Amino acid sequence: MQGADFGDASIAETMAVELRERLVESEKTGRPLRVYCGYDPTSTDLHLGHTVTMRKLRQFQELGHHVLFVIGSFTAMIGDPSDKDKLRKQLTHEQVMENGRTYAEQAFRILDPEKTEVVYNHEWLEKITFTELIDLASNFTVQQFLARDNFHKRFEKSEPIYLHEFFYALMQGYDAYHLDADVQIGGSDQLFNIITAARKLMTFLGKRPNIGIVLGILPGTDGEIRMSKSLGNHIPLNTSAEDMYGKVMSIPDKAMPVYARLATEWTPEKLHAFETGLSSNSLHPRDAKMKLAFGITTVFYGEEAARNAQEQFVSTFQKGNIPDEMPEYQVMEGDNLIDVMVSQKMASSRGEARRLIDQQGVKLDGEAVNDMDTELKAGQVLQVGKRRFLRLR
RNA sequence: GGACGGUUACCCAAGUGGACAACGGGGGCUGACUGUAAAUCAGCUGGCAGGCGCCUUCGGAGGUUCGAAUCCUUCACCGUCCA
Repeated sequence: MQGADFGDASIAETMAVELRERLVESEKTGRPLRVYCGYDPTSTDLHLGHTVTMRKLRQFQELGHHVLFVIGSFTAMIGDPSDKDKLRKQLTHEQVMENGRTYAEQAFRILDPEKTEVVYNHEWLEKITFTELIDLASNFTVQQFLARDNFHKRFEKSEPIYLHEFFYALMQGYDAYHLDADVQIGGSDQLFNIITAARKLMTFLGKRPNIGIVLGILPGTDGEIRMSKSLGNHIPLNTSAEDMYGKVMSIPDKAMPVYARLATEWTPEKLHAFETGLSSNSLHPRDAKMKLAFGITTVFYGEEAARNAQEQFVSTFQKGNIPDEMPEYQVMEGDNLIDVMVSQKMASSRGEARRLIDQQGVKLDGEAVNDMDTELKAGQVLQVGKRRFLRLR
């Protein structure tokens, strides 16, 4: 179980034993396991962080098991307890459904559509009555919830913990019950929901508890905080191979091992070689990161595109050449530099455009621009900062 | 329901009538150095304009004042304690 992170050896052991048993049973009876992972469709884009669990799902698919891709159409509207952003606006059902649709679409770049059942949890969760809810809730004590690290810290700091946050875990547990899940996959922040809440609820409701596979959390491009679109440290799936390669190259060195473990499809041997290479300094960190970027890009775009992305990268950033492909802009009569920078989103305001020029951050054909009124000519390449390029036609 | 404290820019946070577009830190951006890494150094970080100017912004709405983030009224939200 590469990348698994239970944070507790005894849980890991229990889960490993149970999983083995159930796999054996599945083999004997010919009944594929039902493997569940849920995603809350709070935005339109999936990113690399989401793919950690998806690739685990795919491994199960490859072994012939049945994957349940759960769109948290109900839970997303309630809000994730780990998200402290109070200002997050409530999503409408329509938004959630639309986001969910694009999630599923992007997920099929990893999962086999034939072997994936996409389900929406509002279909059963919104029907639960207050009576049922109380019945479910009576299985848990407040202390159990407060023992959870996430709540414990907030309690200690006197930060608010809302009642509905407790229900989030119950909802997730109910999903597992409703779907007859054999296995549930999630990030380590889901440990409580998967292991404590879901197992207890399933037992209470007369089903066999699901087995949890808890994976590590992929940090964002800052190397510190979990990857998330709202933090702007994400590597989106809907992007080019070049961009993905480049973004991986921008992560801090220290994040390389986690990325290798969670985002590549390397064999354990290759992974081990990578890690020892890094720790023994026999592998140059830059070369290591290039391998990593290549490996990750390959997962989504294939080897050929990854190789091209790598060549582009070397040419542009290591040799300082101008990339082959970039957005283009048709120069019009009377266009001035600042207007074009703003209209082409290379600067967020005219003031910023001026600032960038002042700071020697704007180049035309590789030459820093000093005059705000520099004339633009077709055929030139406009560069802002290190990585924003625009070809003028 | 009561008492007290709080709400400042992307985040934390200073400011308690004029020199405040608002100290400081974080983050972000640009440049130098590099490996699109880290660390370090320098600059920038509301908008428009670009030689001292204008406009919008300190929870919302009103008010006092020549002048308010700062004072008053009121509303909303948050926190701590009491019931």
